[in-house]
Amino acid sequence: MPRNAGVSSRKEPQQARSSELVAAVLSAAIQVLEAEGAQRFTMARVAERAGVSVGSLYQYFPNKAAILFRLQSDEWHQTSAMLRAILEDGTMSPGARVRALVHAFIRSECEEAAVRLALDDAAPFYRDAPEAIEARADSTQIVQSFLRESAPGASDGERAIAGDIMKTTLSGVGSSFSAIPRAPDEINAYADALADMLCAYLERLAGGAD
Amino acid sequence: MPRNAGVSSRKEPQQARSSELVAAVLSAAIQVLEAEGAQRFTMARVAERAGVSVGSLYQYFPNKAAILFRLQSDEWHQTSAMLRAILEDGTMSPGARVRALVHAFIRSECEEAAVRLALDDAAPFYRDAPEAIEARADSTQIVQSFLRESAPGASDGERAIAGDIMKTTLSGVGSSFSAIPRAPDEINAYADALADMLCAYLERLAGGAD
DNA sequence: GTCTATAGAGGGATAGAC
DNA sequence: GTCTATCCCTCTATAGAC
Repeated sequence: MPRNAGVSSRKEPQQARSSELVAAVLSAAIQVLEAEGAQRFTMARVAERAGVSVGSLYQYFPNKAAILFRLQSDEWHQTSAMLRAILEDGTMSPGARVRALVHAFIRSECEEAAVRLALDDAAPFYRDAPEAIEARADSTQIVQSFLRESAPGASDGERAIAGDIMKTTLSGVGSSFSAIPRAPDEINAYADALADMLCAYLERLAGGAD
Repeated sequence: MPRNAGVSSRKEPQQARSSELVAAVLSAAIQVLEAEGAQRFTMARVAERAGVSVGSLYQYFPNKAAILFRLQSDEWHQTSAMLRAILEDGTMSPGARVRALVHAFIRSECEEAAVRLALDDAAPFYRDAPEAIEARADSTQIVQSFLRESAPGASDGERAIAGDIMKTTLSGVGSSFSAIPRAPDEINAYADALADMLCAYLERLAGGAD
């Protein structure tokens, strides 16, 4: 990576043909990550799977990190959407929402375990990019707004830390748990236990700090 | 890494001279990880810092992964010792032990943040080695024995999952939190909140499932 | 035992033809 | 816009001198 060109995509796919090509590249990239792992994720392999040449790849992504960042960024957006959909669902109690979220999240981590693990391994490539640092504020807002509703007695500072801990726990425990293949029953039992922990914390936060 | 030689050290340092050399290499390796990160951790750089030649390195470590694994293995042993010392301290209540452990762990993670982060990044190199897989059973035993004492009403299965979640949470949240520099006050506040969560879970486990 | 020198392989990125 | 060919660099590991 001789030049430091950032990790943003070179262009937004505004024309049909470009859009197809970018989609093909991203799909190929996922396949390479799944099949070969982060270590062996190379531009040549992605190009081969996508059925295009290396040169074409560089027309749409300035470097390898840009592809990896794009994949991770897409994952983050999906996760944020899930977070929002569940945590803003007023028909369930806060505890039930947390439980539903944990189950959905853990399940989805296990479904795409290989790609997630490889993306984690590849994190050093894109982690330092400003785009990546900026990209996390979304989920923070959603969680804070949930906590303002479900733990109104806590102070802003307490909620900031608690939200961060809950997010980090979910993400860290999810990654670790999905690192080895799991049976459906195992997934359910584990998600239930994790939800127990987060709910117990939420109740303490809501009840004990007023 | 053409040959697959495992990640064990080539020989135990039984003679004074060898022992010094191995120590110098490990110390140099830590410095390289700290200063350059996992990406730029190479045998040449380690050799240069240690003041020996590359050839000598390969006399004591069969490959790069062996050095990284050795560093991680040392960390694990230190952490296990801390875990054991605190969780087996009968003079404190279970909750107080958990709180003390969380504080000690988070503080130590922050102190060596750069090395830990780099070692995490390097995990793909040694993660699959049988030595590494085997090396985690230690802490599991310690935590299980703590939970048998503090949550005797729970079933073995519940305790197995709960212990795993508590360990994984501590480790995952610790890594993530220490990824950016932290002020002492911030560390204390965060560790307290994390201990709140784990204690709330422990209480639910001990009290609610009899 | 320790060194120097290098083989050998891989991969990021680009130049220039078409 | 896309391709092929290749430059150039880095790195692991080893061979062989001393």
